[in-house]
Amino acid sequence: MESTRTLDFIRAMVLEDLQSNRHSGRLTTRFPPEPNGYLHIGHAKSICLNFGIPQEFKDQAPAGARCNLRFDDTNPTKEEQEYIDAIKRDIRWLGFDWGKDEYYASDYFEQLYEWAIKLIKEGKAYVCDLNAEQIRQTRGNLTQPGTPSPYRDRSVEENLDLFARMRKGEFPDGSRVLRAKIDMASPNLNMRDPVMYRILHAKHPRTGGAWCIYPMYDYAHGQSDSIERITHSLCTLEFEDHRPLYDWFIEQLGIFPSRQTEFNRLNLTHTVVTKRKLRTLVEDKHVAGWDDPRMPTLSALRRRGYPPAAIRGFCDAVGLSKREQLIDLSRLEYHVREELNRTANRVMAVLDPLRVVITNYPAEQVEEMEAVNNPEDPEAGKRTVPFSQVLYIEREDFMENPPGKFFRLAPGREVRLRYGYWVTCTNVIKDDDGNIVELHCTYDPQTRGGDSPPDGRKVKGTIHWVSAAHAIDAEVRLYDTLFAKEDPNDVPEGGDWLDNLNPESLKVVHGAKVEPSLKNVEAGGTFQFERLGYFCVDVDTEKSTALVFNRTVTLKDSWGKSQKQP
RNA sequence: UGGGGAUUGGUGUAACGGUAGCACGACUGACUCUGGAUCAGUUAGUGAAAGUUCGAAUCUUUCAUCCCCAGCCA
Repeated sequence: MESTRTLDFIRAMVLEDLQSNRHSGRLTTRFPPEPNGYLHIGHAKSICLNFGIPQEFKDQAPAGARCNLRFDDTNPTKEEQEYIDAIKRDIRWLGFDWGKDEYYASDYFEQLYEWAIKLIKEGKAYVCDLNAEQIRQTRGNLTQPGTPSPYRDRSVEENLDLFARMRKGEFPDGSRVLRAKIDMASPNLNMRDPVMYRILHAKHPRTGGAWCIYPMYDYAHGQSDSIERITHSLCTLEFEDHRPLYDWFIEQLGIFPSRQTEFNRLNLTHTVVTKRKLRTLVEDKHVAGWDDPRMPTLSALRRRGYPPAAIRGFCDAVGLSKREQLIDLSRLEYHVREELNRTANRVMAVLDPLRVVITNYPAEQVEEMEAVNNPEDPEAGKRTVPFSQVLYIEREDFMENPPGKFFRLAPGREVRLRYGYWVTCTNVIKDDDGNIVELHCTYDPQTRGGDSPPDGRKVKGTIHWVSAAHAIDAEVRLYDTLFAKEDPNDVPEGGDWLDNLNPESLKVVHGAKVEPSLKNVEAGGTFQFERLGYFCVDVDTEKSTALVFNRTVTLKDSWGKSQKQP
């Protein structure tokens, strides 16, 4: 089968550069996270792109193809080692390896400083004594040009002296900055003498107290790319306006010309994917933490049970362009189901147990029924599940007065208990308030294992069950979208995106019953609870008396969906 | 408003002057010991208007709409 899938514009560019030998057969990308938060699904797209491209074009890059992991750690007031560790863990989990190519912008501080001096000497940078407020006021606005700083024309000697003293720590935070001397009237605000260095007497996770001046993103990023001889510097659309500045520094410095190309950022419906907002959710306790399974962070998706291969498949499938991208959550769920359907073992679990007594089944008898672990994968083998007189079935699998298309159990109706027997409901037991508390059924011994009886009769429905005496208690956490609205940022004026939080995003089910084969599962284990969905053993299992499961994603449910129609 | 980007079914993404295709979703049906999976099918689109051309999603012009930029964040 020949794949004629066309290349996206970035891969097409990479291929063209390779074919024209632009970089002498070398291909180097980089993934440049700032260690100030956890990676999310949006980063996954960038990771898959930056790490994926060198893998894909390896054969066309005889001089080597690789992706560097580079931490953009230029702001010590926001960055922490905890985030560095979490980011590395998440990238590895996603399935990528940077080998020895782990770098930090902070490794280049000395080089960056020397280059700043070079720019000062050439009259292309100056120390400005204006404070942040004054700089803002003199920057102009979208329609008005800015006005030059009164310090713009300081002598080279004075600039050199002041900048050296900035580094020595002679001045307090915010008192001075180093600025590039470009064009205060540029229609691109980024070119209006952008700040290159600011004074920050802060302890850096890696350089400690060695520095009290730190480079800004615009001055650090392109030069870091250049130092690493990055051939293709891929970033998101909002940096398009920064490209002229990216190019300006490289040109003035006469260093290796890395090239920046922008692509569209991934947005997902019913969630937010900006670090700032995710941080708010965590810090204001709207969720339990960065890895709360409702979050779109990679650590949360991992805990939720999303396989890395599903995320990679998703990122690959959503594509790249320069249009704004709001992907329906169902796209992600599709890839999760596709992967889990192939790999997850089936098991029976009852979330909302309804007691069933098989009146004609011997009270003391227990039969071990054979069950297939994964019909999609014969290698997964088989297991046995105990069958006995008293069972639990799902409460919603019984209806006293069923509508036409309800194929499950009802008074007088026969259904198949999966891998068990065919049973017929003979009696409905209610409490004083009229609530159904128990069902009496009879079974047909000729249907052992769920097989069809010799008389050729049929049943419409097959339902899941567990043996009451053998079942294990479980807590099951059912998740819904974190936000009720497709676009959480769609708020009436005066409203707040947090108003769109879905109050029903988490429902905890206590008293679920699962089959005994689950007895010794470990955190992270993923299963399909037949007819219900995919579930993953949560780490909280280790500190709980009951097993704790997260619902990763439901199974597609055409019955449930049809019931929701008006 | 100045600048930078972008407009193709509900959502994404192809087609690079020559039959608007693919995926997800939705809807049918078949099959089924999961109302899952699988299989088959249906649905639905070039923002608008002019122009160039035998022929326009594609080229030109005008208009409209949306996104980004006024951090000593990245």
